[in-house]
Amino acid sequence: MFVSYNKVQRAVLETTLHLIIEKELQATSMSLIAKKSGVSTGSIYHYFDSKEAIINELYRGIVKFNGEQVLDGFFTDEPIRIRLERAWEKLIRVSLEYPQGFQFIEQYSFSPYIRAEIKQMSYDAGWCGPLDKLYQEAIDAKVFKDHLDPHVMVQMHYGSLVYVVKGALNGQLEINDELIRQLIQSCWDSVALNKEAT
Amino acid sequence: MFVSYNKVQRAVLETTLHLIIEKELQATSMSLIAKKSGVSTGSIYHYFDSKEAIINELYRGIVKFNGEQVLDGFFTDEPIRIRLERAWEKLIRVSLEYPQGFQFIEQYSFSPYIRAEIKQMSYDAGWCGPLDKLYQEAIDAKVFKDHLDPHVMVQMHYGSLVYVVKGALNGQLEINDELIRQLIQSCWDSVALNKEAT
Amino acid sequence: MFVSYNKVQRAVLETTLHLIIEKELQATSMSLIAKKSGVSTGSIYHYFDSKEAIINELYRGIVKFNGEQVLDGFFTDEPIRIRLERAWEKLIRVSLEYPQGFQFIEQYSFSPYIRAEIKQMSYDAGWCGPLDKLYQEAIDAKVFKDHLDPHVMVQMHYGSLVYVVKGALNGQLEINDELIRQLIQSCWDSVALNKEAT
Amino acid sequence: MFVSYNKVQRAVLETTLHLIIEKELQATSMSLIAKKSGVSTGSIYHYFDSKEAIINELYRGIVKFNGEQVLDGFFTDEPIRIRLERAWEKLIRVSLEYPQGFQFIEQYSFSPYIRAEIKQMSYDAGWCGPLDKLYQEAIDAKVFKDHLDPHVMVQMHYGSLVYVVKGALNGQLEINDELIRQLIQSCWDSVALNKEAT
DNA sequence: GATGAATGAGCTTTCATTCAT
DNA sequence: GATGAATGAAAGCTCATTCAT
Repeated sequence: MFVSYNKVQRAVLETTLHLIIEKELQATSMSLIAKKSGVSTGSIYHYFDSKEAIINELYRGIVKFNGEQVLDGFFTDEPIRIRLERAWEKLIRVSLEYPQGFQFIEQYSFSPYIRAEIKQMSYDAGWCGPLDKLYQEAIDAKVFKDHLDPHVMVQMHYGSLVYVVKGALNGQLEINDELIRQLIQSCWDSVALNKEAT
Repeated sequence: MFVSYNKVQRAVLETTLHLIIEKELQATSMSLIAKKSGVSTGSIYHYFDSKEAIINELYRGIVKFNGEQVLDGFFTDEPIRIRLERAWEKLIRVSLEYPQGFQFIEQYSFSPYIRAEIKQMSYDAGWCGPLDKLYQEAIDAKVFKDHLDPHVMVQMHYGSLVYVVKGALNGQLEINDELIRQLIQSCWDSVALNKEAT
Repeated sequence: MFVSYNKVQRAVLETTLHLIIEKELQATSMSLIAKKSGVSTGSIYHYFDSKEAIINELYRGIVKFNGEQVLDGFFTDEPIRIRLERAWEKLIRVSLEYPQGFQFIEQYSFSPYIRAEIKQMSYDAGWCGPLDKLYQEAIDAKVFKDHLDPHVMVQMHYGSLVYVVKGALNGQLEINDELIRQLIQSCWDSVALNKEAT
Repeated sequence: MFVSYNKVQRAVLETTLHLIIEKELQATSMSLIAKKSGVSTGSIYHYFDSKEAIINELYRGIVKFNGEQVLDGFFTDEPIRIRLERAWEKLIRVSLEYPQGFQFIEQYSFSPYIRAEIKQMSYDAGWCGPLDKLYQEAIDAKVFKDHLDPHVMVQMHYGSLVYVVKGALNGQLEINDELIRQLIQSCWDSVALNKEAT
């Protein structure tokens, strides 16, 4: 994560992410970030305009990273089902592997602290558009129902997976390969025209 | 909302909710709450122990209210499908009708600012347990797949609906009665043993 | 001085004046003002919007006070000479009696830290307009030269007196009643049509 | 101005003067001086010990420059009146031509930020001493009153001219050659033993 | 000699909380 | 019970100065 940043920026972003998840935004003071990251406040302000800028950059960086993970191997000419499964599986795996990034996006995607412009930029560069298109292909190929807008389907499936991941991070349930397979199957079934054998 | 509180408490809780959604927790100062609610800071501290207590009470109050709405008419001996549809529909409607409460819970359910004890209390008193049981009934009745834990199913369905509501509140899509019907149908299809006609 | 302010405001204004004269604006920190005035920083901000507001209020308050002193007993129908002498004498005396106020105005009347609006307001409410009028009367009565604009004369005379006061405050010279008489005589002579006996 | 300094020093002093007049001392940071002067902070500290040193050097440089201008052509054996008129006229002209230097001296001659030693050095090297002497000559020659100390007279006259220049820089009045002539005439009249024809 | 990233003390200001009225 | 002035610790941020390159 944050590979495209320099050493100081990376230290600040990583520290900030840890602190925000651990202690809440308002308890994450600049001096605490400075102390924990080993970067002086002065230097932090050399690389970031403000605390708000750090948080927004954090948001942008995580969405970008997650998007790259999810879309890794997406643009092939394999069958729809393969591509869809791969994307959702990668989403689950990156969420579990980088739970703090996942939590941060979940908590702050609605927050007014993240500027609309950053949200839009992140959305545009994310996996949402490509997946919308794939779902449209599935509808056109009469693989998926045509009653629902493809974007609604994507939101639904994203939501299902996100909430199962949340349950796992909360300790309510455990995720293994078999469950991942079944979750994606359920997503497929929820919008498939003909129920296929698992 | 907040009907079980007195006038001062209600004013404080409602004002705080508006401000947090509009301006972020850290920008919602006690003096701003005092000014906007028309209650002096002294009085606020007479009814609440601290700022943290207000936010936690807000969380508890909203989860309680939402739970009551979702479970209104739930405990009948009507067929599983009817009861399940009713609950999810009510969830969607209360989320759309009280979007600030919805957003608040979404943003703060993961936040360390909400005490674990409040989260647990809210969870126990919410709609989650009853719905888990209903899904178990559906599995036992061989209406739903038995590969998945009922709680996983509930999380999945809750997630799908939540994310469609989020899309609607973001202006990405619009929700009408027909869409609500189809969303719940999709949920059903995702876990049903035999796909039924819509 | 600062009689129209409450106790806290007066303590802050007086302390700030002392500190600015003694240590320079940039070395006069809010925490120092707080410590020396015995008012907490929080309270200071209850009564003043910002540090800049304190300095501007200080400016306004001093100009107002000085103006009142100079114009005390000015609006009579005594002869021009009497009224003019009285005003300039009072100017000298208030400058010597409140040297910090005098120095502050001298240093900050040109400073961009004092808002143009405050400068204008202070100017309008000060002694300048009334003295301009008196000088015009003297010109009309053929007591003063008509080659010079009355406002130019007032500026000249104000400048002479100010710089003698500055010299006195610097320890370069000493001011006594006789000197005051002679200074004002010199002012008179500088613009009088017919030189009178001293 | 600042001809006796090297290129870097001159850039720094000129930039600092502009910034202090435009924005106040406390808003004139070293990094701003560096940016606007095109000299890196490192280099600035190579040529000046500290920020305070820059400001003090600025003071010294301006007073020196102004002194040289005022005393240009002063040490002749022309009549007192000619020499006095020439000096005061040059003072007015240099003040109007280099208004920022003029304002800076006006604002900071009283400031504790300028070290006493620099003030003294500047005073000693300035036009004040020579003019004091000229006024003493005038008194000895029974051209000027002997009631007043020559230094008091110089202060008075300096003050009159300074305040008319201030009025001009403030936009309150306009200075032309005729006015300059009349101002100096008024100065002369204020202390002359026998009023002469203009 | 020149650079500008790095430092951290110290700045102005805010804010949760208290308490005399 | 209600008020809001008072508190002072702590926040975000700046800036004179240093020093490795």
